[in-house]
This record gives sequence, structure tokens and C-alpha cells, in this order.
Amino acid sequence: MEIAKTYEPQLAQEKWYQYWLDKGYFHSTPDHREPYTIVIPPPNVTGVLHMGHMLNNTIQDVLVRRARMLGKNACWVPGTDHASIATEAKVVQKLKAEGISKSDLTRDEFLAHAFQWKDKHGGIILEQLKRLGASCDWERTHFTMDPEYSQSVINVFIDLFQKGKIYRGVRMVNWDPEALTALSDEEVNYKEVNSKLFYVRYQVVGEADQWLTIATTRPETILGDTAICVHPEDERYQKLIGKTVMVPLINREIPVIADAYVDKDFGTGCLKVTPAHDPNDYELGQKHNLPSIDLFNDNGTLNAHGAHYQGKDRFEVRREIEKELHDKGFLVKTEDIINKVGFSERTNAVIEPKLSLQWFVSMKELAAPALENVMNGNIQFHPDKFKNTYRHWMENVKDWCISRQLWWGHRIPAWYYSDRPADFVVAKTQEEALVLASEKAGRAVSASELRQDEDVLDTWFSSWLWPISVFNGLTQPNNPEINYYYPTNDLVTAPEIMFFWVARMAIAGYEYMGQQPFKNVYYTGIVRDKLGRKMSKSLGNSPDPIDLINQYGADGVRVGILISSPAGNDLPFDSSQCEQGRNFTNKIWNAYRLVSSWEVREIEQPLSSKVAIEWFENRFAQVLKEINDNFDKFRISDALMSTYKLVWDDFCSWYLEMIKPGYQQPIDRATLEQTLDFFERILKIMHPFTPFVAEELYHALRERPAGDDIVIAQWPVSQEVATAPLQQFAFNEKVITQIRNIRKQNNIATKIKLELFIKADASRAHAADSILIKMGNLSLLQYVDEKVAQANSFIVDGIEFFVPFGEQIDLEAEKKKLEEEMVYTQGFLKSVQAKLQNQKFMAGAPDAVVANERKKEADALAKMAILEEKLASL
RNA sequence: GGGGGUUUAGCUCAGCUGGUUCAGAGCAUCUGCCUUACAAGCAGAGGGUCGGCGGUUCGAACCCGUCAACCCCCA
Repeated sequence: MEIAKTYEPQLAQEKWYQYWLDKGYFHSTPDHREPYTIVIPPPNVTGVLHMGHMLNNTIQDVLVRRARMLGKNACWVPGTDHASIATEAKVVQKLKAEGISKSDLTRDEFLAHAFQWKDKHGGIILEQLKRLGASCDWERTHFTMDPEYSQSVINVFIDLFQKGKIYRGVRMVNWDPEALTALSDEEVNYKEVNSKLFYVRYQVVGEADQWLTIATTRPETILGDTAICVHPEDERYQKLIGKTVMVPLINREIPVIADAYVDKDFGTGCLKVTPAHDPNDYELGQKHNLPSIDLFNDNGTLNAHGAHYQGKDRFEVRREIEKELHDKGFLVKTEDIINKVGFSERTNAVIEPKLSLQWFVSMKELAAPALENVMNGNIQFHPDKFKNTYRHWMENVKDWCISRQLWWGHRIPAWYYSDRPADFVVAKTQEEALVLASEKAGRAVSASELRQDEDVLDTWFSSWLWPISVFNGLTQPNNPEINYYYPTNDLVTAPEIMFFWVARMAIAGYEYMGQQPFKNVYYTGIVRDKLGRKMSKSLGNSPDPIDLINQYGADGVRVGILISSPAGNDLPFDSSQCEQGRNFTNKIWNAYRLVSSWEVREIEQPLSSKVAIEWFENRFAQVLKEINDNFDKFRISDALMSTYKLVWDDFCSWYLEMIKPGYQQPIDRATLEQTLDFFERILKIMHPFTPFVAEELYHALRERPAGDDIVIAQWPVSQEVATAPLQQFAFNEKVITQIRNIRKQNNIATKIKLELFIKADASRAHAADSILIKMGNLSLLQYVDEKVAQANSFIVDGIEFFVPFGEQIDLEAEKKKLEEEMVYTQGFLKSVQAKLQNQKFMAGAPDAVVANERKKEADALAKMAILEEKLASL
């Protein structure tokens, strides 16, 4: 049968993925084996696969597939996240395009649209993951708004509330005026922008023509000022402390206060205090008992406190108020300045610090075990440098604002029975709420009086339960699954969500399971383009992963993405890497073509094949150790590179060439069998990285009984490494390279046979010499006592080799080469002898080092003697 | 402003507790080959004052100090 010259991945991919699914190889149920669990970082339900997912999920799949082969009960739980803000924004947009405004809909109508959208677009990303080869247990697919999952979210809210860890309060929050919701601190991105610093003067009350000038980037908030603050030790303003000034334009009288918070050197050293619109000002306001005047409506326009600016947008007001301040003589000057402004991660709107009534989780105590167990190594970070960042955050953890003014999500189970903010109860159902409310109110509260909180919970308030709730560990505590699969083994995620997600899962894990949620956290880097820019939809610089798979094959893309992405390092991605990956799959494919073309005959095994087999057996054992070690240390890229070189260099370039019979010559049975066995082991090691081509060739190699599939095959067992064959081979490799070099320099074709003379005692003859004959394409290999005239020569490990090639030898070139080598060796000897003559070195260095130096000296002297002799003979 | 990190070949990175004249890999580059498994390939080669300066040491890419550049996180 004719076998295609290049590997065509698409057919194999479809065939084997479906086969694996049909056989249920990815499905896991608890049994006697050791579990190995990974929960996927759930992508947004309406998300589309991007390069970040590719990196993340390829790593997970590699880990899972290897664990499965190591005989563990591997379980990779997939699923999606409801992503409240992102999804709601998309649904709002889609409705808008259809001419429907969210405000025209009731909550239930809107949610119906949202679920429709979710059912239509949800899960696309999971289908895409299948193309990548992800070996998830699809029967366990979860969604963070599944009924049972939702139940656990609500239970946790109620539980934390009852423990006093959740409270409702007025706090300064990050307000997104576009999405009309509060955000957590982690959802705000600070960016540097070019702004203006406005110098505005306030008249001091009771003093004619006495002014005080402040500097601000936000003149529109002047209308909400309730004080001016100066540094208590600032001599310039000492006499003003305690006096009052007039707010420009609206002539409201406010006090001048003193606080060390003020930076004397920034602007004029006078700070206007607007407690309602700046977190620091808010703190100052609390400390000094200042009133706070909230100027803004929820959508960022000014309210009644904005006087004649009422109804206008904050940025419009900034422009207009600049003009008015200027016209009325309050604006002293403006300066250009670069400052940092917060933007909403979801809508990119400029965040407005805003006082509002929100729900919070009190974090300090909850965070303690999560911090401790990362620091003491119970939870390991890879790379562990991220521990520092984690510690810094956890030690300064702030309370977590968990309410969002959205509809898509888990609705807060709080029920109000009057207009007073304190008149509420927290309960699972309306019925329970009714009972509790009546109790709390001391009267019979009726159902019609009861009103559920309009807000939903922050998405992360559900994701933080992910490793527990995918096994229903909260709704059915101690069920066999949670007991078996929890704690999970490895979590693969991006460092960006260390606080959003990793830290909070750790917190929830200790709070609800009394145990860590995972043992290892592998942090991937950011996928960047060639120019170092982060890949993003808005830049349009991210290739479509499915296109890449179509072009290079899933295996090729997997290799391409892992080949240079050490943990925690950014991955500068270029599709040429996938090309390298594809070439790799093609390489092994062609190795198969070669091996499958051999005709086996009952003939004697060549000595060279025996030697080659002994070498490769040990080489394989050596590299396998290396690969296992790299995996154990989560050095995935290095594990891949070791695999790559084992396959390409050791197996294909050396081993197969060494045992390859001549053209149309048969092969002996022993060598073929051994080679098939090696091939099989090679495929197993490749399987986590390139599952499709590995399975394809595993079956092409041999007829196999049902159930003998590489996906569940046993990972090769580590064997003892004998060093002698490896050393012998390394020596031969050097000799062969030298012979090839001579061919190249003298333009001698590979097919022309050469003679090789070795100036050494014939007792040095070794079985491995057969390798030299085969790989060097020699007609003669002979040990001699005397040097050979009219020959190219070289030295390997102190032994002289001669390749006669009659008249074509270039005497001058040969002489020059020898002289250069001589100069180098002399320099080397000098440096070694300098060390040996240095008394301090002799006294201070350990014996082994000194002995090594002596050996180097002796070797150099011997080599020089040979060189001298050769030079003399020319 | 606070914290963390990085700086080694053109690119991406290794280099464990300091010890083969100042060092490795993959890719890229150059040269020669369509040698019947693979040109998506084979063979060979070139390329680095290990960010700068100073110190400790018999010996520093590795330890210490300092300067510089870049990156990330937090405020």
C-alpha cells in the first residue's frame, strides 16, 4: 500500500477523537486508582477560542494525558462561566441591534433573551477545544448557572452572611457608568493618560482679595467640594487653617483643614476635598467629619447638585466648567500632566469612584489560611516567584464588593420588607424569607411587602467555588465524588487572575472543604504577537486557532504553542512555530514510512545493529529520565524539547540510520522487532504533546487487540542507564562528524567509500567500530602504529585518525589548521599551568578540581606532542 | 509612590549549591547536497567582553554593592 509522503492530520484527528469519545476514555468515575484531577478555568459561556485558551488548554491536556498514561484515574472537568458583565453587555448589544432597549424589558423577559443567547452561542468554545484534542470528561460539563451550581452559590452567600462575613454598607466603590454597575477593584485597569492639571483659586472668606489656589485634574467635581486640605507643617498655609473659603461658581462656604496626607510638593500643596468622588478624599472626609455631596447620576451625568450643569455628562461638564472658571477669573492656569485613570475592564468606561450601598465580603480572616498554605508550600506555584505577588496582595487584602447592578447572574438572596435599608433578611426562598422577616419585624409580614434585592453577585463569587461545586461538594457534602476528586491536582491559569480567582478558590477551599482546592498552580504567560503586543480582538493581531489547526494540524499547533513557553513567561507567538510543530509530526510520520517499508528476512543481525540497539536502549532511558524530571518540575517546554530531540536527533538521525538496511535490502527480524518496540515507546512519549499522530502510528505500526490504544497505554518505565555505551557512542559521533567534515571540505560525495586508519593499539578495537564503518561509509578501518602520509587527519580524545585521499589533499590548509590548533592548545595549557602554579589555588581548591586540572594539563601536553609530530611530517 | 521580576548568540530561552582557556539548546543564518523515509529533508559551519561599573574569591554568567534599561502587579 502506498503511504502518503507527508502526514495529513485532518482525517486522523476526526477519526481518533471520535474513537476516544466512543470508547469513553475521557470519562472518569471514582475507583481504586489514584485520582488525578484538573478543573478547567471555565471560559466565558459566549466566548470564542483565542490563543490564550490554546496555550492554557494545551498544557492541561498534556498534563492530563500523561497522568492517564501513568495509570492514574485522570479527570479533566470542563465547563463554562456565565460571566455576568461580559455576557449581559453582549445581550444588551444584541437587543439594541434589534431595536429593543433593556429598560423596556422586565427582568424575566431580559433573562429569557439572555438564556436564548446562551443556548445559541454557549459552548461553541467547548466544541473548539475538541478540535484541539482536549481530553475533557465531557459528561461532566458544568455551567456556573446550572441549577445545582446556583444553589451552592446561594448557600455560600447565606452561610457567610450568617457567619457575619458578608455585610451591606455604603462604601466607595468603582462605578462603571456605562454598565451601570459597581466593580471590584480587580476589574479596574489603570492606564496613563494625558490630562490637564487645573489651577483654580478659591476666595478666603472675610479677607478682601485673599485667595487660595488648588490644583485638580477633575474641575467638574468642584461643585462637590466640602473642604480644602493642606499639610499641617506647610508654612505657606499655616494662617489659613481653620478659616473658610468659597467654592467658585456656587459660592458655598467650606473649611480649610490640615492633614499630613497632603503632598506639599504636588500642585500648590492645597488639596480640594470631594468625599463623594475620590477614595482618598472619602477617607479624609470620614476622618474630619466632612459632609459628602454626590454630584453624579449613575450614568455619569450631573444631578441636581451640579447646579446649572445638571443633566450634562461629566466630560462635557469638564470642558464647559473650564471655560466658565476662566471667564469668571477663577482659573489661574492649566498644565499638561500624565496621570493614571481607572477604566472598566469590561466596558472600558472611565471608572467613577462612587459612594453606594453594596454587599461586601469581609476578607481578612477568610484569607489567612489561603495565604499561609501558599507560603508554606502546601499549594505550590509554578514558577514560585508568583508567591511574592500573592503574599503582597493577601496581606493587604481589601473587602470584596460582590454586588453587581445587573440581571444576568445569581440574584442576591436578600429580601426587604420596608424602605429602611436595615429591614432585610437573607434566605434561600421567598417562603423562608417571609418567616424570617416576620420574626425580625415582630409582625406578620405579607408576601406582597417582600422585595428581593435587585442585584446579582459578582461572577467570581460563583467561580471561586468551581473546584468544589463541579463535584456538588456543597449541595451534597461528602458525596463519593467530592471525596475522591478533591483536592484537585493541578490548576493551569494566567497570573492576571491570581487574585480574581486563584486566591479566592484557595479561600473557599479552606472555608468549605477545610482543604486546599489544588496542589499545584501553573501560571501561563500572555500570548503576544511578533511585535510583543498582547494578542487581542481589538488589535486584530490574534490568529484564529481553528484556522491554525486547519493549516498545521492540531498536533502541530500544540507543539508550536508549547515549544517556547516556560511557565510564567510570555509567549511571543508566531505561526512559524506551528510550522515547526507540523514538521515534527511529519518527521515521525516519515520514520514510520521507512520502518514500514522494510521487508523482514531470516538473516543474521549485523553487528552495527546490535551496537545501535544497545546504545538507543540506554539513550532512551537517559532521556526518559530527563523528560520525567522536567514534567515533575512543570517544565513543560523543556519536556517537549527533550522529546523533540530524542525523536528527531537520536531516533531518526542516528538510530534509524545506523540500523537502516541498504536500498531494497531486507532487515533481520531481531532488529526490526526491537525497532518497532522503540518506535512504540517513542510514540508513547510523544502522545501527550501530539496525541493524534501518536495514536495513528501506534495503530499503523502493529495489529492491535481491541482496547490497546495509546491514549490509555502505559507510560514507559524508567530503566537504569549504562554509561559505557553512551560514552562509546559519543566518541564515535565525534569521529563520524570529523569524517563528514573531511568529505565536505574536500567535496567528497557521501556514496564514495573512504578508508580510515586509527593510530592506536589494535587492542582498542571495539564492536562499535562497525558503527564507524556504516555511518562513515568506510571501505576499510584499520589500526596502525605509524602515522599515515598523504592523508587528512584529525584527533579525537587524544587518538589520531587518518583518512587518505591521495593527491587532493591541500597541504597548506592542513598545516594552517594544525597551527591554529597548536596555538589554541598552548593557550589552554598556559591557563591550566597558571592555575597549578598558583599556591592559593592549590591550597584553596578541592582535590577533585585540582586533579581535573592536572588531567587537563596532561591531555594538553599529549595533544601538543601529536600536533608537533604531524606538523613536522608535513 | 509601594512591591515583585527581567537583562546570556539575530529571536525565544537553559545554565542546579561559584570550578573544563569567557558558556548551551531550539529556531533563524551561511555553505554543500533532490544520498529512494522525510527539501515540511540531510550533512557541515559561523555567531556571545553572559546590561555597565566596582567588590568578595585561588577562581564569578552564577555571590555582594551600585548604576541603567525594560516588564508586571498594587495604590
